Amino acid sequence: MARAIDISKMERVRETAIEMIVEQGYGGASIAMIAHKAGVADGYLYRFYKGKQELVIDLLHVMVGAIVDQLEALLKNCNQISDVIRILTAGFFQMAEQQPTHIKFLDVLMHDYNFKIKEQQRTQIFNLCHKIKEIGMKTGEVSESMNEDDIYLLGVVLPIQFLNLRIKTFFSRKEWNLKDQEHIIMIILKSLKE
Amino acid sequence: MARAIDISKMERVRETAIEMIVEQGYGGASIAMIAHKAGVADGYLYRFYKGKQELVIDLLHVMVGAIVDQLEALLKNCNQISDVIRILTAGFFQMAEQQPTHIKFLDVLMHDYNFKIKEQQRTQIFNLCHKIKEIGMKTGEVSESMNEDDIYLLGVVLPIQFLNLRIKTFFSRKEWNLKDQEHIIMIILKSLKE
DNA sequence: AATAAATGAGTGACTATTCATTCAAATATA
DNA sequence: TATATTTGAATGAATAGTCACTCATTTATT
Repeated sequence: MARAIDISKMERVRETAIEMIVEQGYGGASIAMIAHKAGVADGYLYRFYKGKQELVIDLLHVMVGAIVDQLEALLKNCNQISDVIRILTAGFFQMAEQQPTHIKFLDVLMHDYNFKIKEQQRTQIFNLCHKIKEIGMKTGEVSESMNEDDIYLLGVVLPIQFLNLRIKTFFSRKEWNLKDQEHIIMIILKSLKE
Repeated sequence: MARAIDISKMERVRETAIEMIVEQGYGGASIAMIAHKAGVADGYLYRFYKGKQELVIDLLHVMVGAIVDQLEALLKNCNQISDVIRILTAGFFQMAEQQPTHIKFLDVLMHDYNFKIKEQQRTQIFNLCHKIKEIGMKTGEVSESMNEDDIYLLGVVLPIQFLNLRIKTFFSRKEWNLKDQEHIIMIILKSLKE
């Protein structure tokens, strides 16, 4: 055998790509910039991905996949929606604290009209929302009037948007705490019941 | 005097820029593409703006300004928050129907970390949210626990996000109607009271 | 020595921006 | 009214730089 692959290298590229895309946008973050910042040769990326777009799609896929997997596991044995929302929201708040760049990345790419999530992952998310509705209607926690996309809007988009407003310090506040988290959870749960 | 200015020309450029930025993102939409699509020379834009960035900042400024002005007028003589939320939300729904590209543009640039709204406009929005809180607390429509950014999140971000989910057909649904509008308004008003 | 990981100079296409040039229209003169 | 002059709106070729991507070469490891 020859030289072993340095697994830390590509991970450095991936993390740097996330940072640069948040800072400069997809179009603004160039391969050369990313490679240079990650301390890697210009062409290195092409040993693992066909190109820039494939890299970013994969980054998004992995990040969303982690959340979806967690949610699927939660819903396997659960008979109360409030717990699911609580854990999901807490997950976003934790992500914002430990990896703010990642939640920014989600925010940026979710609103880029070039980057649709992979179809298979979208139906997976739809099914999760559907299951939440089913369970919630039994327990009286989710109103019949709530569609799957209302549940997605309230359960996923709303907390991510809240955190990004704070991270951007859109208005004076930059920080957030457990009280904010409880507040958002309460809003979501109350809204779902409506 | 010489040849008269063709006012339709720059308007064509502005509208095309909005379209291209929604389609390709800020970095992806090039001046040459925009000019070509608008049927205008490459360098035409530079007679009116210093560059690409200045154009886009102005586009955003004008679009947000229109909404802010309307809201300010509404709040001048009003003693019920529910009416304000109702009219504001209806405005977003109307925008989505008549100029879907514009609400997409708002969605795209609101989540671009390179494009912050002008400071003066942000404080204007903050003051509006603050006034909504004040009036709402008197009438019992807004809970004390609601900050200005909560009000912005629920009153502005939420309806825009809802409409963009539908426009993108994130889940099967592509259309929306008055019932959806009432539904969103109800969610907002109920949440504010919490 | 054999092998594959990693490099980075090189590619052509595209980028934002500039500015000398063009020419339609408004004005001044006869 | 007819013609010459002036104006500045609009153009698009030119510039210097950056882009994503390729591949012959170098380097490190077994």
